[in-house]
Amino acid sequence: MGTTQLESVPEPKYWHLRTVLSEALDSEFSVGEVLPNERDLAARFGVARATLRQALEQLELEGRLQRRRGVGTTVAPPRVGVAVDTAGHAWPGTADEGWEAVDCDLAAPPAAVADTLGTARDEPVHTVRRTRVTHGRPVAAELLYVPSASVPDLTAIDAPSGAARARAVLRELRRGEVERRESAVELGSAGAEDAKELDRLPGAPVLVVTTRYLAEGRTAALSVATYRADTCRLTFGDSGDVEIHHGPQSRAS
Amino acid sequence: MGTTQLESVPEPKYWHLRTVLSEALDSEFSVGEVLPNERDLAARFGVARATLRQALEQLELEGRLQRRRGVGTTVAPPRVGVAVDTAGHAWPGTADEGWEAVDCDLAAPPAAVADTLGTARDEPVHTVRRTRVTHGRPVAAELLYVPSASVPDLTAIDAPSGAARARAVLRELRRGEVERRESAVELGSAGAEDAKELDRLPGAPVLVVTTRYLAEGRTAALSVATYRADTCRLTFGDSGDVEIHHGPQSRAS
DNA sequence: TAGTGGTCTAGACCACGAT
DNA sequence: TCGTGGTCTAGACCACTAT
Repeated sequence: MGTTQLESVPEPKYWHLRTVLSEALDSEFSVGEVLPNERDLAARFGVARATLRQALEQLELEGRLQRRRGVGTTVAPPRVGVAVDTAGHAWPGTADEGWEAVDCDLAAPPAAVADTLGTARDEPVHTVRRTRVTHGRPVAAELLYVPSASVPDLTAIDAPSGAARARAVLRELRRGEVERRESAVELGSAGAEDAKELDRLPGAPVLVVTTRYLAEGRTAALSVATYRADTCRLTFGDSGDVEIHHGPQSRAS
Repeated sequence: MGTTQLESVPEPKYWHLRTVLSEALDSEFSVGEVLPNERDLAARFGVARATLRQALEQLELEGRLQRRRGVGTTVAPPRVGVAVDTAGHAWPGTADEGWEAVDCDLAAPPAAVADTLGTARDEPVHTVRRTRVTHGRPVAAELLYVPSASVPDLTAIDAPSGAARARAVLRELRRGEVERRESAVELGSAGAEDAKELDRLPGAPVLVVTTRYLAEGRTAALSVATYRADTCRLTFGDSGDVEIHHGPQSRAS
C-alpha cells in the first residue's frame, strides 16, 4: 500500500538530539558561549535529563563542548593540533614544544615496560614525569622510562631528585644518537593522577601515545604520553594546521 | 585527634567498580569468555544497573570488554596493532594491508575537504570508499577524495562506477610521485554509515586519521579514515607489536 | 548560598540474536 | 520465545564554583 516509510530504523532520541544540538552549535552559538543548563535543556526538548546528558557526552567526546562542574557547558574551540612526531626532534620533545619536567625518581617500572626496555622486572629505571602545555592549556602528561644504561654519565652530583634531576636525565639522554622511533596511538582513560594534571575528571578519554626510542640496537627509552582527547588533534609528519574532521561523517551524496 | 583518614576524596562507585572488574578480568577470566549479564552483575555488586553499565562502558572504551546486544559481554582480545604510516607505502594503503575498495562516485565533497584540496566548493571530486580488514575483522572505513587533476589519464573506459571504478582511480593515482604526507589523529564518533561498516552502533568511538598526500606542491589526495577505537592501536614509524598500555596508568611508586 | 554538572537509583520498555 | 544489552524515565543527592 501507499504508506510512506517513516523511519523503518528509528533513531535513538539521544542521537537525534546530538544532531539537533550540533547544528544549533554551528549556526547559533559562538566559541566560549555558555549553553542553558542541563535541566532547562532537557525540559526544552521534552526528554529526561539523563537522555540529554547522553547527547552532551557525545558532543563533548567530539570536542564540540566543554563541561565544567559548578560552572556550566560552553562551546569548545576547535581542537589544537599537537605535533607528536616531527622529524626535527628525534629525542623526547623539548621545552620549545611545551614540555616541562615535573620530577623524577628511580623505581621498578610496570612489568610490560620492563619487558620492552629489556631490563629485569625488578630493576629500577629513571622515571621522568613531564607535562606539556600548549596555548596556556595542559594537553599531555608523560611518563618517560630511561634505563640507567642509556645515561651512563649521570652522576649523583646532578641533583638527587625533583625537576632538576629530571632535566639532568634528559640532558644525558640526548648525548646519544637515536636510530629510530616507533610510536603507537590508542584510546584510553585518564587515571586519577593524569586526570589531575590534565585538569579533567578520572576516566576522561585520552589518546595514549607510546613511543620507543631505539639506539644502538636497544630500546634506549620508552615514553607513555596521555593527551586530552577532547582538546587535541595529534599530528604526524608535519604541520598541525589541517582542519577537516567535524563529528560523524556527513556524506556529500 | 586520632581518627584515621578514610577517603577524604571519595571515589565514585562506578570508578571503583571499574577497578575491581578490571582486576577480575586479569586474574579470573580469559579472552573470549562471557561475563554474567548486567542485571546479575549489578545485583552481585549491590548497585543499580546504570551504575554497573558506567563501569562496563569504561572498560569497553579501554578495549578490555566487548558488548553485543542480544549476545552478552565478553572479554576482548588485546588491541590489534594497525600500521597507518609505514615508510614503504607512500600512497594510500594497498590490498596487502587489508584495504578493499567498496565503491566510488564523483561528487562535491564537504566544504572543508574542498578547501584543503584547493578545489572549488562545488567541484566534484572522485570519492573512493574503502574498508580495511585485519585478522578477519573490519577495523577501518575510509573516504578518499581525489581531485580529477590527480588522475588525468582516467578514462571513461575504466569502469563507470562501483568497486572497479574505485580501483581504477587508485591505480591512476599511484602513477604519480608522492612528495610528503601529513597525518593527524583525533577522537570522533562513528556516523551511521561508518558504524555499519565497522559492525558497531552509531556513536561508537573511533580514531579519525586524516591524511594529506602532497605531490607537485599540491594536495593530490585527502584520506579520512575512521578506525575502531575499541579494537585498534595505530602504529606509526614501524612494527605494531608493542604492547604497553593497559587502562589508566598505575604508578610504580 | 545558589546554581551548575556529576553520580546514583529503581524501575520500564525496546531491539536484537539465538533457539 | 527468551535472554541479552540498549534506551529512557523521573526523580534524589553530592561536589564543585561563583557570589
